[in-house]
Amino acid sequence: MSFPQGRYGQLLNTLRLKNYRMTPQRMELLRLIISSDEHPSAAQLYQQIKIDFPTMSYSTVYKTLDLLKELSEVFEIGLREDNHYDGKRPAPHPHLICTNCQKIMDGETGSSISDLIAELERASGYRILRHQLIFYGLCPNCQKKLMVSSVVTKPDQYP
Amino acid sequence: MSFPQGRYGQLLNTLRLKNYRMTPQRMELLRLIISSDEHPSAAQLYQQIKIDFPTMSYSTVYKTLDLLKELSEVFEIGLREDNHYDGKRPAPHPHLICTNCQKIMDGETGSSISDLIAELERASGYRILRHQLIFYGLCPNCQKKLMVSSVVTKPDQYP
DNA sequence: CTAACTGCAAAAACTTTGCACTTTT
DNA sequence: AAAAGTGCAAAGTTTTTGCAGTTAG
Repeated sequence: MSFPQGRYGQLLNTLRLKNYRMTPQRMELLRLIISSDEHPSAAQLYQQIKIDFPTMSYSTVYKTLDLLKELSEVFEIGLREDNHYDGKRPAPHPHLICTNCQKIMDGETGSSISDLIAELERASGYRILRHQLIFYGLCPNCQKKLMVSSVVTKPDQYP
Repeated sequence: MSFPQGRYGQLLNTLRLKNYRMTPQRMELLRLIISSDEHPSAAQLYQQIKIDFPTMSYSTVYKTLDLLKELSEVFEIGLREDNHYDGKRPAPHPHLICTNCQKIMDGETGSSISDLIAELERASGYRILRHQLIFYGLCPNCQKKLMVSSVVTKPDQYP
């Protein structure tokens, strides 16, 4: 038995230990979701995997995502409009979404998040266990672009 | 022409000035959404309004909510599972959601939010314009309850 | 009176489910 | 061989849309 390095190898081991089967479709989804900075949506995963596995179905995409969510190996960025998934960092962290190009970026925070959580807990009496923080704005690229012209992008389509 | 006090009266005035019509259904939705601490969902609004206006339809609920969102008089708490609406405070602020009883509470924050936003902007280069912050945990009530027994609540049904 | 609003029914968008078939172990 | 996973098609859930009829201003 091997002990591969990197998140992909670790994840394979975890799944193997729990007796999940390593089908090609599943491995491809794993590979994509943990190696992509793009925070792909279900549709994007489906379309990407379909290139190499033409029989891939939405059922399998969603079932695999559910599995990974349950194992806390994937985090769902739950936008009403369009869900996206983050397989890189299982721990909750903020996401920045560009309202112009839809790019999703991971946010880096130091202590200000724990400060904020402590403040909220103190004021409300809630015991906070996890969070979903989404910040909307303009990415550096679009800030530049928008100084010149009004660029509008259209959202993806469901096939 | 009158200048009523309170958020309800102000909102009526705003709408009147923009030549929106004050239908009974619309006024009832307005009244509910700005006077309720419950952060109601579309379904909850629909059911509540249906009591006094039996012809009320989902179309009207959603059309009215869209109108209010556009005017920034209502904020959408966008959970994939179940959207809720906050008509009390138009400015973005954090929401605390109890994972046991689903109660949604407004979060109070001082400077830590601007600290957090400044930190994120600095690290990412994004220009942050608005945000949606959702914190999941246990409300004070459920913390007490759960010391005694395991209480489970079932989610609402769509009619 | 007429522009705006309502409400029905149908469509749309995304996700979930049931089940027969296939594949992994 | 058995258990698990796949994928089709159908159903589910919430939101959106088109349009004929109704109503506020």
